[in-house]
Amino acid sequence: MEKKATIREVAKKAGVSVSTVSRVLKDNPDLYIRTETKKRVVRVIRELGFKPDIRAQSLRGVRTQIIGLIIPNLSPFYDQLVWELEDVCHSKGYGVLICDSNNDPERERSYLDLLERQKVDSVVISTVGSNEERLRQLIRRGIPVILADEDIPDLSVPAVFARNYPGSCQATQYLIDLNHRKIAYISGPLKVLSGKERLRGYRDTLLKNSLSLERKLLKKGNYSYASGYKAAQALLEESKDKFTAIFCANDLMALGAIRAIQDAGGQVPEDYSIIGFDDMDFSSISYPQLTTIAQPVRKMAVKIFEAIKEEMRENSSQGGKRYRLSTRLVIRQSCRPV
Amino acid sequence: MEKKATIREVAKKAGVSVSTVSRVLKDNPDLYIRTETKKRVVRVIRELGFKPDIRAQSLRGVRTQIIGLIIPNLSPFYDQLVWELEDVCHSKGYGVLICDSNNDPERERSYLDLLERQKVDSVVISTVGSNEERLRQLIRRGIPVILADEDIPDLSVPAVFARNYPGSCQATQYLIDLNHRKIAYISGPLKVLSGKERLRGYRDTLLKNSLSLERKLLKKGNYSYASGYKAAQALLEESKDKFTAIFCANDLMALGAIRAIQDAGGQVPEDYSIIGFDDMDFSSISYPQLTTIAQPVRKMAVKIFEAIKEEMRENSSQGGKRYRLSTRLVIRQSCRPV
DNA sequence: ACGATATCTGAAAACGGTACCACAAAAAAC
DNA sequence: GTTTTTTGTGGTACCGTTTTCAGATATCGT
Repeated sequence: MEKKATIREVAKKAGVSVSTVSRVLKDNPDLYIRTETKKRVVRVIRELGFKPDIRAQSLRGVRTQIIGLIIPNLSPFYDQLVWELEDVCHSKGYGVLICDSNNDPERERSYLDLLERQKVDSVVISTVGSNEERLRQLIRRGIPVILADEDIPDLSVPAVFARNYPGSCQATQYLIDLNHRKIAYISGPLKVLSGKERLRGYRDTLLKNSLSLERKLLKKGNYSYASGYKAAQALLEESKDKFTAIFCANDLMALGAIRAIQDAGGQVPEDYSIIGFDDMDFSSISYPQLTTIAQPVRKMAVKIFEAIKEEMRENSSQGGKRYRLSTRLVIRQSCRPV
Repeated sequence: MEKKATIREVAKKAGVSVSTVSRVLKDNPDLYIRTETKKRVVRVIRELGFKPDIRAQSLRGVRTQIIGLIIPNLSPFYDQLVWELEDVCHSKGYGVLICDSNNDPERERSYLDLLERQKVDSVVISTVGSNEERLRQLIRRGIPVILADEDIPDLSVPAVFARNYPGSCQATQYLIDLNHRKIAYISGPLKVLSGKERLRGYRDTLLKNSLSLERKLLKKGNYSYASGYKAAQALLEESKDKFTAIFCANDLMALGAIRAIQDAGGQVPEDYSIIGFDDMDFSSISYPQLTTIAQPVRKMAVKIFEAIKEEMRENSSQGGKRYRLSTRLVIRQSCRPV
């Protein structure tokens, strides 16, 4: 086994004290080091391939450079978020510890424990609920928490999400502008924020355009492909000619709905226009290519990281600041005028 | 700010020494503790919500309970692998630090540095190459390395991958058994192991069945949807009636090929049979549903974790043991007899 | 030439745990 | 009734860093 490459080894080999090595490590001009000494130390560091142990550093208060990310499931949206966040974190020298709570509060809690024990610099969470008290404790213990996509209203921590409501309004309005008057809606789960907001956007926009809200045209889904398929199937059976478009609360369900229509002998967009929400990768290669509302995933990742950095600065809590990022209508081929 | 909840706090509040607290923490019957004392300590631990700091523990040689996973890109296959591995690791109390090297050796190296500094218990890597020496160094320094999906022949560490070659043979043979005689192939990148092996399987199987290898029917792709589309397009233009089936080295390209055929007015599987490789999630909801070779992703994750545990046991290196996991033919709707 | 200030460096105390060693009390062996 | 062994507990060095604190030179203004 190779020599350990500790700061002491470096110090010995360079003939200086560990303090000196530590000083060249942090490269701060306030800490006077003779350039000659510095060069020597740097050389030895390179020779030995010495990299300071972050655990040891963090024991002395230096940050761990790890952030923990807890997501509730592996949907395309969260999947994208994970990688975008991973990318911006890495570019700043941070690592990301990923946790999929699988919609289970118990599992979420166990991840929270793991992350606390690892002393991550911050936990970013899209919570499934029931762990509010635990989150507060984390914060009291000095680990900043950032809420992503899912809100906890009375928790005073920064939160970032997409503007689901305006996005949903925009989708609905787009359909209306295309002269659709009977627009069905396949919702997401109504316990989650995005599910609620998107439904509200649909409702309000119909009303604003003096269109009536048909109970029969509203189906509940759970963001899965299968639930979209089933909902569309039901729609087709129960209200075949009572609608000309479907707004699906996410792309996966939209794909399911399209398939249901095709399986029933229909055509998209000839017979029914379909619009989704998310703009996942596959939406641009589906057939027909899906018109949808794009979530600003990259921007969310960037904003989350900014919030983390801000929150980590001593004495500077942003309180319950909410960052809301705008969505964008992506017009492709699954909608057309009636 | 809340009290720190350190082992010393616990000791004080329970009226015992830190050693005693440490002892109840590890719950080892060889360390005699009066049950009464133990109860008291456990109670205080619970009251304070004390969780031992893994960084501090690891400084004394205890493992960090983190494994680092470096993948070369975000293809569906690696994406699946990430989450499967995350799942098995979490069930054993381990966290996963994810790293996407984006096919960049430089970036891969920077991740290697990060992981070493974090003193992860093991790094699982699907390398893009050029960092062999750095990997050796990691190993010498006591961090076990596990190779996943991508091999480095002369590196004496355990490696796990899918049996790409037999899988590829099976796919080709399946097409032949369906009476296809002119089978085109859209390859993956030929620098990566899977790309090489799959091509070899295709070749050998054609030869074994006394079929000739047509240079024109072999197109090079790079595992992307677009490259599959383009390759199929070229095939259609250059050799329209010279083939009846395409074997694509992965599902994403297969989807691209199908779309190319459809865009050219053709039908799958009526005009051309298509078979893919991977069995990514979307392959079961594409149209037509894709017949493909499923990679044993879950099994790979489990095997990887086993290899990690084995490798972490002192004095017990498995050397360059190769674990090869079998693929499985998943018959859906994109192939049919000529 | 003198003290004051600026420049450079080392010793040692943390950080939050673990584990070795010592020792006391109780139980077992003779 | 000793001696030995088993049980139960505390003291403290140590892991690899950072960070005072203080000491040693060198530079400078007057």
